[in-house]
Amino acid sequence: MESRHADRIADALEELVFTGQFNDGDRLDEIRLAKQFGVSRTPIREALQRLVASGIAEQLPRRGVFVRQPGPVELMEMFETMAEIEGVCGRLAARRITDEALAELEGANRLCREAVAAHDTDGYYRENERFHHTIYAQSGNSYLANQALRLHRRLKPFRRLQLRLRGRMAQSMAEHEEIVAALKAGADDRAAKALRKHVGIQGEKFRHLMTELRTAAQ
Amino acid sequence: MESRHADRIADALEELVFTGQFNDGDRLDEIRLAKQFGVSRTPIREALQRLVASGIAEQLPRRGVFVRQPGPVELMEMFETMAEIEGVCGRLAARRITDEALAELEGANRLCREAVAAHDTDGYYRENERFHHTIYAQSGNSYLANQALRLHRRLKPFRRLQLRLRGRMAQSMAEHEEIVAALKAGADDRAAKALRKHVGIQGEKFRHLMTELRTAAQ
DNA sequence: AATCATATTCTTGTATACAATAATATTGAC
DNA sequence: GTCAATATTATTGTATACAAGAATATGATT
Repeated sequence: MESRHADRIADALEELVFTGQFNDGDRLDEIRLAKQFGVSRTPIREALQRLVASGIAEQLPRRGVFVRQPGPVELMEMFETMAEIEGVCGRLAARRITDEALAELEGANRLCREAVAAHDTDGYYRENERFHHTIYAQSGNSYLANQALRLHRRLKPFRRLQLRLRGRMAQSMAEHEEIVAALKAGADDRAAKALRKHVGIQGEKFRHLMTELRTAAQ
Repeated sequence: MESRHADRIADALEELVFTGQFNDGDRLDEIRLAKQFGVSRTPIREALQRLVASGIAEQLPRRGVFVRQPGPVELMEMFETMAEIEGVCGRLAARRITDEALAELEGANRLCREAVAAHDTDGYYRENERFHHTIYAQSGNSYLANQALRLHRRLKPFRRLQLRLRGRMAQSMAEHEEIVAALKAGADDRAAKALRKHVGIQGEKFRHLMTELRTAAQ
């Protein structure tokens, strides 16, 4: 448990924004939130500061704090950045990965396949996450790994949508195999390319989903 | 001018940390800083929150906020990450760069050369910065460009040291030429490689400098 | 003298009070 | 009825007050 109310509230607010409880441009009213969380404005303000710092909200001086949901363009930019950063992690990991980590990747892939067979999306999601996080860590660069983790976490709610597309999980698995093969071979450019493509497809699928929703709304 | 004291103080503290006025592990005493800046603890606390969020300081609950200067290992990790991210920007920029931006890069390079000839390190530094920032922007991905800018800014005080090495500026110029050539040709992998190498060398030079200082201290 | 338990002081985290500015409502002129 | 100027209200930003926990000092015991 967290010792400071401000942290707990920041996490809660972050979750609320990520799960779409707030719309873009909504004002985060200090007094209302204070009542809602049963605290004074002080910890609320600290929490809001944290949201602003992480780009989830925007602060207009003397006007207030407003949630900032990424639009379609920014989302695609974030997916593209994720693809490139994962590619970088792959490149470095190909040169530095340990045998234990390779075994872990293969283990995660095996559990992923089982989850696909069992239609266990949560299980698939969990092991897929382990797969990617392992590659970040194996970049041997903890600063880079942290940046990758941050963005991965930020994109989490959007990635989930895209994974539900028919046939996507099976296709994704094949890409995972290629990634492991490249890492095993120590082929850095190949690993980078495979990861860029893998995550790039996620972005493509997501864009497809967005345009579909858009036309459906008309 | 900034309307909130907290922002002004955060900028000031950031500058103090970046210029080495604080050592790693130093506690940022709220009361002392409040007296120093002539304000109450409230804006100081907000400023400290900002430092913590940007990774310049660390917060231990109920213990205080402590400055976190990157050690040699983390610095090398940051340089490596910068090299890879610039490579990514280069790859994307090669596919998207405008003629105007290419002209601007060549202009920056010309001014750089003149600055080298005139031993004008500040001028060189300014144009070098413009060169890199232009490439970030030309990635056509403002999210990525922002991430690149953040890290570039964080590494600024350390990059400056390395640029003073004899012959480094001339070598750096040659690398800039190759980067522009690759971008002009629209060769994405070549541009990525050139930028990775260019910034990678900065890291190498910096490490060299660190070990030199280390042995000199003994 | 060294060590553990207790008491004291100091600092953080939160609540409240106040000042300054922005948003809103009210009034008056046309 | 519409617009502008002023008055009112509401909200942010800062200062201060207070509560809880951590660090330090004090003292008792061996």
